[in-house]
Amino acid sequence: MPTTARSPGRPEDPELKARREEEILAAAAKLFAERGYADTQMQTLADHLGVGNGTIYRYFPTKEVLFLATVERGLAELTAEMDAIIAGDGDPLDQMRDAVRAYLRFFHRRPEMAELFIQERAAFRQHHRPLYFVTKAEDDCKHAEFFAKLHKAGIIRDLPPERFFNVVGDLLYGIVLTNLLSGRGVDPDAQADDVLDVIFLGVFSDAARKKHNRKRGT
Amino acid sequence: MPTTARSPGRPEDPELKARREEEILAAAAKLFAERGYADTQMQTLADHLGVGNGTIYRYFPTKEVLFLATVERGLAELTAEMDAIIAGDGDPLDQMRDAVRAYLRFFHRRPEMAELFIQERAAFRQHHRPLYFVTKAEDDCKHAEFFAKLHKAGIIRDLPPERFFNVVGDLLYGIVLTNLLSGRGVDPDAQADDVLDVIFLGVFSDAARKKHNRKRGT
Amino acid sequence: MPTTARSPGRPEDPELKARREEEILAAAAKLFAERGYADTQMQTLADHLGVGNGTIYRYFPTKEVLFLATVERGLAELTAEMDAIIAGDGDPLDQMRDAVRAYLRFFHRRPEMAELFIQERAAFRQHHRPLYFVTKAEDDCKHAEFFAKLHKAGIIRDLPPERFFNVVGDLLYGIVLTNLLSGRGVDPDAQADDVLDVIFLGVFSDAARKKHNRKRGT
Amino acid sequence: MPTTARSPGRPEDPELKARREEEILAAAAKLFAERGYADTQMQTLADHLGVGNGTIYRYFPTKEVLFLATVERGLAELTAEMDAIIAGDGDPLDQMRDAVRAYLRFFHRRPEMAELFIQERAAFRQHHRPLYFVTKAEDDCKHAEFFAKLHKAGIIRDLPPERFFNVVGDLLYGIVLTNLLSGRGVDPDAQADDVLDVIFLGVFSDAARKKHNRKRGT
DNA sequence: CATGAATGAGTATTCATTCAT
DNA sequence: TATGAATGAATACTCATTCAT
Repeated sequence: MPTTARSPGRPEDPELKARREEEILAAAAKLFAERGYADTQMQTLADHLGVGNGTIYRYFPTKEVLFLATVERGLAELTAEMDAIIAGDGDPLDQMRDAVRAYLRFFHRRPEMAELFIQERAAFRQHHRPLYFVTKAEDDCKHAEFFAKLHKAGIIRDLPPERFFNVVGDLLYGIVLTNLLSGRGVDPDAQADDVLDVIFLGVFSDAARKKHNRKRGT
Repeated sequence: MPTTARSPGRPEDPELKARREEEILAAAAKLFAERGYADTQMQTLADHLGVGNGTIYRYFPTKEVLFLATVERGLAELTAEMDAIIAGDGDPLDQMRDAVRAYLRFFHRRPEMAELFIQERAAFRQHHRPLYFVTKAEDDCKHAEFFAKLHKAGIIRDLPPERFFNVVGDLLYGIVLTNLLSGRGVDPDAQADDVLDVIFLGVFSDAARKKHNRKRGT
Repeated sequence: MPTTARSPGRPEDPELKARREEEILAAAAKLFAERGYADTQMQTLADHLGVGNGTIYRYFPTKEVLFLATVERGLAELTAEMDAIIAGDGDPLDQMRDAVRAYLRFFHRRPEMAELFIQERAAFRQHHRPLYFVTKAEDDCKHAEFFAKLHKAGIIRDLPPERFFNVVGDLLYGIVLTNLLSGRGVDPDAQADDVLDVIFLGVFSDAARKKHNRKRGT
Repeated sequence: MPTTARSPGRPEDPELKARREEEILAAAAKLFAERGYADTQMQTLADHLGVGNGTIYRYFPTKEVLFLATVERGLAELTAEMDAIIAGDGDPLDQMRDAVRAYLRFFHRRPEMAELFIQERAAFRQHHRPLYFVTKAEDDCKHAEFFAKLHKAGIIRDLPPERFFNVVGDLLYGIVLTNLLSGRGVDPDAQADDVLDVIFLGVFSDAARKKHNRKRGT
């Protein structure tokens, strides 16, 4: 009999607890994204969930904590998806295209996430969790390895890895936010292709490129 | 009764009024950027200005209006600077470099502006005024002209103008926000050069470029 | 079906119930005294008892009822101790000294009781159960008898019984509360002796006493 | 023209401010005493005052602060009255009678003060401001002087000053609280006389006194 | 015109109590 | 019978805005 000393009564059911937590996070993410952090009331959230407001507080001690959990949850998902791609060992060029696509697809699939990130920054100016690339690119050696792979394969010309990651990261970041802010409802894969076209080849014509190289060479 | 209805009595001084308005906007921008929209109180602003809170309401009817005017003012400044460059008729390549530099310099000089744009989006989800590029690129014919000029000069390869402006715009947007969020305190001109290097030349090595073109050509 | 309606099946165990009730009252008294009525939560009490909060409600229907029972229990104890002394039939002077000592010892031994009485008054302004003396002195004939005994024995001078009981009662009450409020950690027996010294003999010097009597006599 | 640099608009009027503060304190004292600290809502107080609830917060930052100010105000009044009597230099015996009367009259005149002191103790267990005597008797040299005066005048027999002040202080304290708790609506002067009768002369009969002294003398 | 005292709507959070298990 | 998850009424406090001076 594995039952602990004290207990009859409602069983603890940790699974239910986890499910509830998920439900709350999902509903909260939706509302926070729709109305913004300040304009979302705990009571409204409770109403949407069909529970008493006190119930929410059984799972999250504070509106702030709930909101941040909401962001964290989204970010964890994004990070997992991205890392899975970076970690794979196919053709590095394909990998890169896949990564860009995955990133844009993620925010296309969950447009509220970009909104949440903005809300987070606005409401909690200090501890911002950036959207994957920013810190990742700087302190994660996975990125260094990935760059090395690209470079070794002769795909990428000589240029400082940070420049590469900064440009790619900032560009993707900018795209996601611009998509959000402008309401651009584009196809993420097409957008990925456009981006990669410019990133890979640049915008110079052959003539401009030659002229540029000549000047440099001098 | 010395108070005449006509002029001399009291000049109404519209200049003073404008100066006051400016002072308020400047102080407001600073505070809103420092603490966020929700955490900035009208009273605090009045204290910083050394006036009564009622006075602010003589110039701006609402906190909301004041805040939006603050954003508007910053955006107008940015737009003016950028348009001046685009409008000029020097070497288009130089113009482009200058434009990128101007953009990055602007936000380097006034880091609070990026913050204000985020605050605006967070607090007023509907009517967001994007940061110059986004709409500009789409509905402004100045941009079309500029692109035509670049293209005619043989500088830029064949590619849809929107793709060009989207990529450049999103990238700059992303850079500005990333600079803000990550606290990256970089030199704007160096950053401009890095960006242009990638945008102009792309990241492919010559080999990758040839292989890519061959595949395409097929 | 082994569960019979009659006895043996499950003894109902009224003793266990009483024991539980006692445990709850004891823990409740401690907590209420330590933190005050308003700052003591039913959940906290349950935690201290190692039971679910619902269990407490099986024994006491309300926080209020529980709290009042807590006070009642303490008061019953005090009353029993005091009555035992008053009821005895030794030397009335010794009895009186014993009574004073018993009173002070009680609150020395259970300092939380004084706290509970204060909490009771603060939270339930209407139905206050005073600390033994107050009502006792007025409506209990035991006190009248006791006074008669003291008086008949020639120990006490002519003075209205109420004055006697009021002064003694109020003084003891004041001592107990002052001990509590000031944190005076005195020996109850010594304190009893000090009190009785003044109560019995007064503070006048012989000269003052004579002068006083002469004036009165006139 | 003594007006300061900035200012037209509503004049500061510090007198009005003080009057308002007084009004709030008076109304608050009444309500807190009538219903207890926990059961008095700021909104109710505002309603009684005929002002918006926000107004109260312009004068007192917290319910707690307001309440404590309420107690402080009463205590200051009592202290002033008592000190005035102790400080005088008439017949020490008269002074003592006056002091006892003043104390009892104070609480007769302002019965809510005793209630407030109880509420304070119940709600803020740590920093209790005792009702005049308790600390006074211990750390104030005015009391020592006063005792010396009584003693030198030959009025009081040899007994430790603390015993004297403790008994008198505790007794008065007990009387005040008992009056409150029991609803005893007695005449304060008569009560003072009763108390002093016992305090001065004690309760022993002459016979008991002699017997007591003889025993002691042995 | 400028002021700042007054206002009161709006909201996160607590905790006694209920009741399904 | 014991449990503890769920509930939701209740309340201190904030701050944009108004308007008498």
